[in-house]
Amino acid sequence: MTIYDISNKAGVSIATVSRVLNGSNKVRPDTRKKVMDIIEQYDYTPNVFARGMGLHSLKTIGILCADSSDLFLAKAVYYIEQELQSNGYESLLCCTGYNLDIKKNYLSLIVSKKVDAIVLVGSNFIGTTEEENQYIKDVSAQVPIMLLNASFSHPNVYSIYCDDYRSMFEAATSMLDAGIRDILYLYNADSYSGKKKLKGFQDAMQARGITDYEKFIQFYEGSLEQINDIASFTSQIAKDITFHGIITSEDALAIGCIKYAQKAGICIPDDLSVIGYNNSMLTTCCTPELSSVDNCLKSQAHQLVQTLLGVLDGEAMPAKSIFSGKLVKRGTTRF
Amino acid sequence: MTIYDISNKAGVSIATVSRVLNGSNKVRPDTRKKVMDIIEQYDYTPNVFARGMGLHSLKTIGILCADSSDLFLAKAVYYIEQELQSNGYESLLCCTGYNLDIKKNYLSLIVSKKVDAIVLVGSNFIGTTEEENQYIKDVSAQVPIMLLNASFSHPNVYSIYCDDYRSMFEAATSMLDAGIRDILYLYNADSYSGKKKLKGFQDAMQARGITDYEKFIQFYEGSLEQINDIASFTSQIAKDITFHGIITSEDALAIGCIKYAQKAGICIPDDLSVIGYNNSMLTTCCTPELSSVDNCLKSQAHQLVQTLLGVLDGEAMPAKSIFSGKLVKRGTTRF
DNA sequence: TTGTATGCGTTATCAG
DNA sequence: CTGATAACGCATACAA
Repeated sequence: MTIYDISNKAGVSIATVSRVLNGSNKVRPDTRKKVMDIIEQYDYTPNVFARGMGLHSLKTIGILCADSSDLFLAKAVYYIEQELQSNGYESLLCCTGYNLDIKKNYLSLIVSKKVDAIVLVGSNFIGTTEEENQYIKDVSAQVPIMLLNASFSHPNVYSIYCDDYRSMFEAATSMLDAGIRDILYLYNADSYSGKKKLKGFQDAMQARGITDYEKFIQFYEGSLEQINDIASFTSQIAKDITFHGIITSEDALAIGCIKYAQKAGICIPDDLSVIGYNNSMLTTCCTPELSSVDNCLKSQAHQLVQTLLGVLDGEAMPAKSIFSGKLVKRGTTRF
Repeated sequence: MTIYDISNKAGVSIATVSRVLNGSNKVRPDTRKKVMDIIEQYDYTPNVFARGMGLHSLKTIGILCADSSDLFLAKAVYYIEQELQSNGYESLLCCTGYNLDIKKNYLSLIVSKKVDAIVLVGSNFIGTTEEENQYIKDVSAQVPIMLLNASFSHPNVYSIYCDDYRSMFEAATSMLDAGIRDILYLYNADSYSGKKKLKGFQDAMQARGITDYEKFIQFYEGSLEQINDIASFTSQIAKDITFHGIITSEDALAIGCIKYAQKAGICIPDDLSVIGYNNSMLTTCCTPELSSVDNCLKSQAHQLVQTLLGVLDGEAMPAKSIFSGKLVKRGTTRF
């Protein structure tokens, strides 16, 4: 079934069929109906490739994320895909992994698919140096780039993120104000947002006059799915330093810490307070339940798609949309 | 940059450029090099639409899943996407939700995008009646359909799944053999695999001569992310019936049960044994750790992609690939 | 309001 | 081995 077949059967020209298809109002109602009936009858769908060739667009958005099975990223992808879907866009998903070169490859690959825009989910797409981020600049010359949970200043790049620095600063401050001054900071990524969180923690410590906090900052290398490995790791740290508070950059890390405490017979929150990050479903899986920073992912996703739709419509949209996270207090903290 | 520009600069015809592009061996090496140099130099990429028009394919696989933020589905999508990626295929992802009509719509939509095949992730795409599954038959006439964790017999439909019936039968049997005869069965989906698991439980009970098990079978309607709701739900059930074992169709449900037990002061595994399903990361998030049935998702995903590649290559491939799940014993069981 | 003709960038089928 | 040229299915400027 092609547009020619339809036009034959309906006794009109292909131009008229095309007009009906594209909702042009310059078609007489009865002609429209005649054509529509044939289209329905034969269940005709225009060929996307031919259509794309004329329009240079397929109403498809490329979504890149490092690992769609990561709890946080998966949810982000889900929200974004849903919103795009309900606005008539489809999603081309690529899971890139965390290697920069591979990410670059996937990006150019997805651009060659003529997507209308690209969404980079998660802050691990943004590096520290100009050179590392050059690939984003290059691509932004061709299509708009949307950043979820990351920030990068460049024309045609739009950032939607949570102020992780401030959120972490406040979380740490509230723990400090509760009288806990020996706080272990556990993190697992040097991504854009990972750095922001860390800085927030450090500045909070300094602001409260604590100077020897560097030894309390520990990097965990393993998989976030291996809770027991995280627990062992924490247990190792506990041999060297004493702490009565833990703040982590991810909920899963905090879960590992809780597990460590349980094994070591340390009582939470009496002897140890724990704060996670992301406010994921993991927070309610453990006992006591985990206090965690909510970075309002759903709102971010919504804002991202709205901004994107605006951009594609040629409207002027904010280059940055910044949300404020907030600490959700549960059983692992007393304050 | 088009194929014409390249052919001009290289001093050959577009046919030759096309041959170089598509790796035809009927090109003299020096001609090939000459063309390749120009292509590299101008960083030329063929237009996908035009290419699709000729090839009727874009090496793209459509992936449908109800909810990519579901722990199990997200991991499945991840594995599949990765394997496809490394075999030169891209993935068009659609999250459909659980409504049948909406699923049908998305399916026909994604077919119209000329994908080379369609992967339906999760058993919720298969209904009970012939009529419910008609939409799958219709589509299978156009492209191969791959089912992950579900089974459906029809030409051009390939099923890869775990024998959930048997796995659940064995899990229940091992609990029964440990002397626990009052077992609560908690489930949350009437999907294809949901039914299989349930049947496995029922048959195990009957095989051990237990007759009044129906009242022990309970359906939970809410979200799997609301662990506390699950706990409350379990707590309500406990008012009516007494049980010393729990088996659930999903790890998250089991986590909710553990939470209930902790609140009620019931000791696991001494007074209550719990077995979950999926062997997800949640199993190690709780204390004691959750015994769970591993349905070898990763192997399923691998097999699915291998089968798909074979099918696309025109090879004869098995219509069904069935894996055996097995119980991974952890702290919530004594046996 | 409708029809005609052309372009879009490839691939594939022929000759040469 | 290489080059011309015809599809491919649609959108659209232009003509009627």
